[in-house]
Amino acid sequence: MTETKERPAPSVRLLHIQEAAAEVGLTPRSVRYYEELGLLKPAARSEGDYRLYDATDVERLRFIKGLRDDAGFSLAEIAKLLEDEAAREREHVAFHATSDPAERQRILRDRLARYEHQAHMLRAKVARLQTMVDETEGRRARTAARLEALPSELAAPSTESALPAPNQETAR
Amino acid sequence: MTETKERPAPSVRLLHIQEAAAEVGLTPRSVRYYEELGLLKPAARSEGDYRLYDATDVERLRFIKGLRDDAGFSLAEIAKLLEDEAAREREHVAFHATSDPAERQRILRDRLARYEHQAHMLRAKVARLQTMVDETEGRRARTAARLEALPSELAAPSTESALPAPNQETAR
DNA sequence: CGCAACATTACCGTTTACGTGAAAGTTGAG
DNA sequence: CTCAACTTTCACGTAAACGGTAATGTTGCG
Repeated sequence: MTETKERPAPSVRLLHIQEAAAEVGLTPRSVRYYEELGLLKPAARSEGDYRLYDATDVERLRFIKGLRDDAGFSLAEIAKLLEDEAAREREHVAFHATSDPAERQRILRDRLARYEHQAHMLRAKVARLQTMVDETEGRRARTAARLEALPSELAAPSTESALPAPNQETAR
Repeated sequence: MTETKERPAPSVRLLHIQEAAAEVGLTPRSVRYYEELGLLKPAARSEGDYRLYDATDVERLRFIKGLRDDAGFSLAEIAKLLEDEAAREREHVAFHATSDPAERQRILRDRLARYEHQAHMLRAKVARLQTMVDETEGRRARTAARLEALPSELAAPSTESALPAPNQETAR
C-alpha cells in the first residue's frame, strides 16, 4: 500500500451525514429529524458545523431503524426506550473519570436496567407476533388439510350442492 | 340457565359498530376508516343502514389490529396482505355454491397460498425482531458481567442502600 | 309512542414522519 | 484557488391514520 499521505489518525473514521445515512438505509433528512427528536447526536461537528458520525452513531442509527421497521415502534416510543441513554452515555465518560466505585456501580446498574427494559419490550413483541404466526400457521394447516381431503370428493361430484347462499351480494 | 325468551336465531349475533370496535380495542372511527381503505366490510347493514358485524368480522378486525400493533405493518401493507382475501371470501360462497371439484380445488389452493405468504412475512419479521432481542440481550449480558466484575470495594458506605433495582414493568 | 343513545355521511383539524425547496455557507479534488 | 457537490438552518408541503364536530337519521327500552 503506497501511502500518498500520512495517516496520523485512521482510527476514527468520521462520516458525513449522507454517508452515515446511506450506511443504514436512511435519508439525511431522517437522521436530522431523529436528532431533532433527541434520538442521537453526532459524535462531532466539523469546522464548518457539518455533522460528523462515528461507528457508535451508525450503530445507534441502525438500532433505531430496526426498532422502527422491524419492531414497528413509533419514534416517540423509541425515544423513551433510549431516553436518557444519550445522557447516560455522557456519564459513561464520567464512569471512567470517577474513581468512586459506588458511582460506577450506579452507572452500570442504570445501564443494565435499561437493557433489561428494552429486552423485555422486544420479547413481549416477539411473543405477540409469534402468536399471530401460529394462528396464521393454523389456518394454513386447516386449509391444507381440506385441500388434501378434496380428492375423495372429486369422485363424488354432488354431495350437498343444495346449499343456497344464505346472504351476500357480489357488490364490493 | 333459564331462557327468558325464545331463541329463534341465536346463531348469528350481529354487533353494532361500537360493540364490535370495543371487542377488539378499536374506535368506531378506526373501523369505518379501515372499511374506507377496503380492509373489511360489515357482514350486513340494518334497515336504517347501520353497520352490522358478525364473528368473522370481529376476528378480521382483531387480525388487522394485530398486524398493525404487534407486527407494525402499515394499513397499506395490511391491505396488500388481505388484498383479495375479501374478494376470495366472496368466492368462499362460490365454493359452497359450485359443485365443480376443480373449482373448489383452485379456491382452496389460492387460500393456502395467501396463508403461506402471510406466515412467511410474519416469520421474517419475527426473525429480524429476534435478532434485535439477541443483540440487546448481548449488551445486557456484557453489562451484567461488568457489574459482577466490579471491585468489591463496596466497603465504602454508599449513599444509596444496595437494594437491587426493582425492575417493575408498567406494561399493560 | 317518546326520546335518549347511538349511527351515518361529510368535512375539517391534528400528529407523525418525513419530502422538498430556498438561501447561504463548507469541503475537497484538481 | 476554483468550483461542483455537499451541508446548514428555516420553512412550507404532504401522506397516513385517525379525532372531532355538525347535521340528520335509526334503535330500542319504557
